[in-house]
Order: sequence, then structure tokens, then C-alpha cells
Amino acid sequence: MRNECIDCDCVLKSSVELKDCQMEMLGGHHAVVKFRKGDPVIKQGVFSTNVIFLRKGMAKVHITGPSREQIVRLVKAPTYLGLPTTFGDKINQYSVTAVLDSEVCFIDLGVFKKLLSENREFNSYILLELCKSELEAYRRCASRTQKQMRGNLADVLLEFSEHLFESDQFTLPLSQSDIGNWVDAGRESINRALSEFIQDDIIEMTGRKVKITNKKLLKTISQNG
Amino acid sequence: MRNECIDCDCVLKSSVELKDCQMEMLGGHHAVVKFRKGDPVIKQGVFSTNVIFLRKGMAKVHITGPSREQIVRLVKAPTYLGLPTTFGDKINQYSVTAVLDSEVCFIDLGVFKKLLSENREFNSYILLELCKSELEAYRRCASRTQKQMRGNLADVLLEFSEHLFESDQFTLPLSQSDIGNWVDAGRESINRALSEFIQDDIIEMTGRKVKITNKKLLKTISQNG
DNA sequence: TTTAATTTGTGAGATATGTCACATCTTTCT
DNA sequence: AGAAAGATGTGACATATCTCACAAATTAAA
Repeated sequence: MRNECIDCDCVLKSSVELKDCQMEMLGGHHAVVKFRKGDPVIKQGVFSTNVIFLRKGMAKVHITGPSREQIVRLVKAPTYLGLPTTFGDKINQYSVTAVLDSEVCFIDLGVFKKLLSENREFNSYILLELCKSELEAYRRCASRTQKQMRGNLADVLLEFSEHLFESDQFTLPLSQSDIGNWVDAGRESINRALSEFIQDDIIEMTGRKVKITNKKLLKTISQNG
Repeated sequence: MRNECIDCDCVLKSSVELKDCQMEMLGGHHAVVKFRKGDPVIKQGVFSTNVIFLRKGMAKVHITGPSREQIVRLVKAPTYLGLPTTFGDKINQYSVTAVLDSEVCFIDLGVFKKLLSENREFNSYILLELCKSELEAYRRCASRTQKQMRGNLADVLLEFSEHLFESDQFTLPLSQSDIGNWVDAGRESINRALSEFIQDDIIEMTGRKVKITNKKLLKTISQNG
């Protein structure tokens, strides 16, 4: 029986050649699960001893704030998730919810740690990922609080276009109120701002389908808050 | 000559017994520098190949946002700094400035990495620290944007009292405008809120000396935004 | 010590966004 | 298909906070 891990991005993504024996270890201690759009993958506050690898799809990472649910990032496959939990409390410190149909690989923490200690490259890779996340969090926080809504919304649209979907046309995987929870704004404000963007011929929208028609202006808005 | 690293918290802090040879390596490749209150330790945008260990004192970590300088965290010794930079770009992604007289140990990146790969415990320790920072950043971001000013200011005062100085009386190491840059508020707003706290007998202030007289209420304010 | 620079204290007015309220669409479930 | 739940438009109003302005007090520099 062919070990499915061999073809999995878990391995490719880390740009690491795992040894055969390591491959086998991974193969024997993981579980691939499919999630439907909207399904919770990790729930904040729940005990966990798995590292999560998002193989396919897209998910939102969110934590419960003082008054509402705060989306901290939106990630697309392939990527690891739940690392901070894993090394820390064993209690999930945030929730992850699929926003598109997704496939997730649950990897046993023990196996993951063993891999980490046996494979130096893999270790460096994970270290680097964590560093990047931290910096990203800092930057986001600074932008979000200093820019005003239009700027933040522009950011999000550009994020969709440039990183998540890599296209000027895409279907919003989030509701307007979720976008609000992401950029710290009320649902109504997001709605009004989107209408303005349409009015100003920056985007076209049909339902949740978005087409960016004036990316240059959008970037200006993103920068000038 | 006695290797000063032996007594340094670098080692203690990590709860790791470094081997003698590792100690020596560290001893030969580091430089201890003293900074005065207000001095920049790391400057965003500058090339760097050192890991920074804050031995003594206190420092603010800040990044330049769209419109103003954003303080992302305030740290006290002993702690590592600049890790994300180190593993990533080699260009400092944020600035660090001493807010109290401090002592910093610059450790050569190569040596640090070698240590990391040779000492599994040390590696885990650093990994864990990074995870904690990331989570902390998420939580902060959610609080800051969802609470209103009084709540955030209360947070900061409690942070000083409980984590940074571990006392109900302390001297603010930041100006009011810096506190504003930390909690995303204007200097004037901070000032007014502090006056209110004094009026409501929550704190006493003489210059920058603060004494928390009603911590319970302060915590309530912190929670209820 | 004198001067300059930086902080702190306070007021009045402008404004971006939140909040509430309802109508209209969509999607989901039975 | 029909009902229920959720998502989207849009208005009017309240309000927390920013901005500008200027004086007093503190700290640093010359």
C-alpha cells in the first residue's frame, strides 16, 4: 500500500526531504478528514494533541474577544495550523473554521515533535513559519488600528486578490459581517464601504462575486487609510 | 578568566543546562552593551545578524505603522528579542528602544543557530517562546480593537503592575503619548482617562509615579471595555 | 542658570463609526 | 415547495475619540 504522505504537500511544503522511515512514521499516525464550508476544524478551549495540516481549502483563524469573535487571519492550503497550541497549553487558544470545503490532516503531536527533533531542516522551516506569523500579526495590528475602514477593507480585497485567490476575480468566502470581524468594523459599515467602491468603479460585484476593476486606486486607498 | 555567560540569565532563563563547550562558544561570540533609557537598541530596516538578549532593564518593541509609531509590546529582562528578524529577512522588521537603563547581549546568529541545533531543550524553549508571542499578539489585537480606551488603559496599568513591575506602585516608563501609541489612542485621550481614574480613586499619581488603590475596579474596567 | 525642548493638562468642535430599526433578498433545512 | 434562518441593503441618530489650539509644568541641553 502506497503511503499517501509521499504525495502530500506536508512534505513538499516544508521543502524537506523526509527520510523513508520518517515518512512511514507520519503515515501511521495521521488522519485525513474532510470539512465542509462552515465546519469548525479546531475549537478554542478544547484539549488537543494534534498538529493540524490544512491540505486543501481555506480556513479562518479566530479568537473570542471581549465583545465579539475576532478573525485574526485567513489561510489557504497548504499550511500548518495550531502550532502555538501544540507547544503550549494543549488547550486550543483559538478556533479554526473552514470557509471553503477543505481537507485537513491531523498529525499526532508526539510524532510531529519527533520529526522536528530528527529533521533539522524541518525544524528550521517551522521556526521560520512561526516567526513570520508573529511579524505578520504585528503588522496587521498596526494597520488595522491606524487606518480607517475603507483602507482596511481595501487591504482585505487586495489580500484576497493577491495572496488567497491570485486573481482579480474571486468569490468572497466570508460574509460581510465576517469581514467586519476581520477588520474591526460593523457589518453595516462594510456594506456601505463596498457600495462606495462599486459607485467609484473600483470593483464590480454580483452577489459575492467580486471583480477588481481599478486595482491601482484600491492600493492607494489601502495605503492612505 | 571566568566566562560571564555562566552567570547570565541567557542560560538560566532557558532552563537548559548548556554543555561546557557550548558555554564557551557563547562566551566567545557575544558582546554586552549598555543602553540608556531612550536609546534605540534595534532599528527597523537595518541589516542584522545578531540575536538580542535583554539581560537587564526594559524595552519597547515598536513598528512604524501607516500614520504613527505603534508599540507592539513592552518587555522586561531577561528575554530574547529580534528572533523573527533573525530567522527571516536579516533586516530588522521592528525597532526596539530601551525605556529604562538596560544591558543587552548581542549574540552571533551563527552561534545561536548552532546552539539551537545542538541543544534540543533550548530549541524547544525558543519554539515555545515564539508560539507564546504569536498567541499574545492575537489576543492583544482583539482586545485593543474591541475594547474602548478606558479598558485598554486599565489593561496597560495592570500589565505594569502585575507583569512588568510586580507591584502596585511603579513609575511609568512611558510618556502618555507613548501609552497612546501602545493602546491606539491619542495622547489627550490617555490624559483625560488617567484624570478620570484619579478622580474615581482608582489610582494615585505624582508625576509618573503611579499607585493603584482600587485594583478590583481597575480589573472590572479592563474586562468591561 | 538660562534656554530650549519635551511633556502634561484642558477646552471646544468635527467626524468616522457604532447602534438600532426594518425591508428585502438568499440560502438552508424539513 | 414552503418555512425558517441568515445575509444584505439603507436610514437616522448617538457617541467615543480625534484634531486643533494654547497654557502650564517638567526635563534636558547649552
